[in-house]
Amino acid sequence: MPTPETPGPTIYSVADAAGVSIATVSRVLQGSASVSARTREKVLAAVDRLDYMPRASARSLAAGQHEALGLVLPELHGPYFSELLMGFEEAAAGLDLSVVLALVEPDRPLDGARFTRLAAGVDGLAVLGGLIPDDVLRRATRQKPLLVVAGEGTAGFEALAAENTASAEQVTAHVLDAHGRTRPVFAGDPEVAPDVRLRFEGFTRALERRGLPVPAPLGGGLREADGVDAAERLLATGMPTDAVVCANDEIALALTARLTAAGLAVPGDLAVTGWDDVMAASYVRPGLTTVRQPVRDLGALAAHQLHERITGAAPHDPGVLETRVVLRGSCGCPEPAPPAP
Amino acid sequence: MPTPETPGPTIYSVADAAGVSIATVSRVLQGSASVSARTREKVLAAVDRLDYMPRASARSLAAGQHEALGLVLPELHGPYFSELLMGFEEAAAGLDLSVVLALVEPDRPLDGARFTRLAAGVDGLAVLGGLIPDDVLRRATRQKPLLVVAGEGTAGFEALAAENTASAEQVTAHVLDAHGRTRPVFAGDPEVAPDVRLRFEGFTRALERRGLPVPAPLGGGLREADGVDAAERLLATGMPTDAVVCANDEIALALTARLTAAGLAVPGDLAVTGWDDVMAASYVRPGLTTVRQPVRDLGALAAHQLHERITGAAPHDPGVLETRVVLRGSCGCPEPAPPAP
DNA sequence: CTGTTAGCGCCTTCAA
DNA sequence: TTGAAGGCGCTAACAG
Repeated sequence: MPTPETPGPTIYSVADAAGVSIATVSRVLQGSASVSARTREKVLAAVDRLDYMPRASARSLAAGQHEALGLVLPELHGPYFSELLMGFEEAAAGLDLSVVLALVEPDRPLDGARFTRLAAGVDGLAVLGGLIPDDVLRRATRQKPLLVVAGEGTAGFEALAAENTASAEQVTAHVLDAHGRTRPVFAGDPEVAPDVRLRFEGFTRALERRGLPVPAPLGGGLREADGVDAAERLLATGMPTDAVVCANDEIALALTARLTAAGLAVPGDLAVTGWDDVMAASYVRPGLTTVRQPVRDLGALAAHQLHERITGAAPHDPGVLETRVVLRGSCGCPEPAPPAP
Repeated sequence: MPTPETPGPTIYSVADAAGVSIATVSRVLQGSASVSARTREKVLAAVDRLDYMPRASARSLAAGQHEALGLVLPELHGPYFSELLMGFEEAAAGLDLSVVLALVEPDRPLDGARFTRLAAGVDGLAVLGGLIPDDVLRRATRQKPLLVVAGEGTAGFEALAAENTASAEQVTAHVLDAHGRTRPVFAGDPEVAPDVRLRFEGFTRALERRGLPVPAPLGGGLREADGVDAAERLLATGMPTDAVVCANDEIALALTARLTAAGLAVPGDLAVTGWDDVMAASYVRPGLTTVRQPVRDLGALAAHQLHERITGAAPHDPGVLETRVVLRGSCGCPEPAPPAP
């Protein structure tokens, strides 16, 4: 029964046990300088016997580095953020950096205090776009590398994102040109997130290039309930549309379900498209036409970029993270073979 | 352009700027002792002007605590681990603790070094059951509180889990008694995770209590591809079954898709059940009968328990985290109303 | 209410 | 190849 007051072994305990100085212990533990084989053995044995593990805080303080990266994400609903997180963590681990995660939930915004505490414990910080007020970010930027992920390049912040606008224009164009739709509407609120704004821009552009009027976006958040709401708004206004380009799959799926329940046919009466290619997208009938992003790569890239900024290496060009439109039945395309993914 | 060599302000800079001692700065920053209003103002002003943020490592070293919790999870596929993570993070944040996350992927096991580095930077550690060798855990336990989440109570480790066996027995019994199936088979490998083992036990028990023979489990992992494999194994053996109790929803969905493609009817030819109630489970037709766990609560509870172990408070009884069977069409039950979640 | 002064555990010159 | 000693930035007595 280890009492809460068991301090645990320190580098001094190990040095004593091994009959050497703490400097030597330190040296064998990080292979910084050469140590005779025999001394090394002794030290390692002592370490093992005592179950010694160097306090990270002491290391960091002395070394002047936290060896950690911070990541700020919204709720982990759907595969998008999980993928991002996985990519980030994997890359960080590969760089021997640990990751400190902070989640921002609707009812639990990341106040200045929490953000500061996070920033105070890491060497660099990746933040999802649109999650934290610019002035808070600006302040952090002065202390350590800060990267805005999947946000638009707001003035002065390093940013990193997958392509949005062109893909949105592409799906919209597909619905218009390949399936003859003429009155598409966008489901989502361009204000809730930079990503959504860029997607709406692509949507807009496709319409404008064809001389079509651009209807106001349906608005609402990115969750399933918001999709239901959007559908009901559509029904209430008499459905002045024949295609719905949704800001993500959650919305698209819920909206489709609600409209179908109301007796409408997808893609017969209206085409529907989503974004993210969640698992359900390939299982529903009709399959959901959507856009797949290299989210995992995005996360990994974020970690690498941060690391380079921290070590002072020249940040190599991020390149463009391309997305891919996945055509299924919901836009009117023939359903691809079996539902197996 | 902040050079990588900008050390940033320290408590000394702030003390100087405010014309007080570092002790006073420390006091106002953590409200530990009373400070005159005027001095407080001065200090706060200096802090603000300098954008000062206390190095976490220095704080931790002096205070003897990391104010952080570690969490080790496998890949974040499906909603299960994301939910767990969210619950954990939310609770930790509420306790003013940050969370350090380590992911274990198939091709990237958590070797002793990485695990030690993680443990060295936190005050307590929650690890998903079955992810890390017992001896590694055992060693960590000697240094700091360690909690095994969603694993069986392996000898000597504090553990925490949602109910598995009774629910598994319940779904199995439902399929047998309510739908008259007689030759169910279990899809999943009891060896891959403690959870799966307990579910298989429940499955087994339901059969034994009815004097039915217990077929060998189908084996395989927990991903969609494994579900497809299981389906094909079933097809290859001539389908000696009329019900498949799957270890999770991914398997169940993929398996159903594969069997359906082969011309079999669900639930007509065979009933299928899953576990976790992923989003897709409510969207597919027939809806997937599954078991929903309070995963988020599990995560939160883990954080709280760790905190209590750390602060030495008497750990309050975890209680039983109850699960709930969600009946949909795939077992033969009438489909619940509309697909809207 | 405020300042002085030891450490916290480790890394890293600088000598030997 | 090894040891001694001085910080790293902060907290927490202990005096005033």
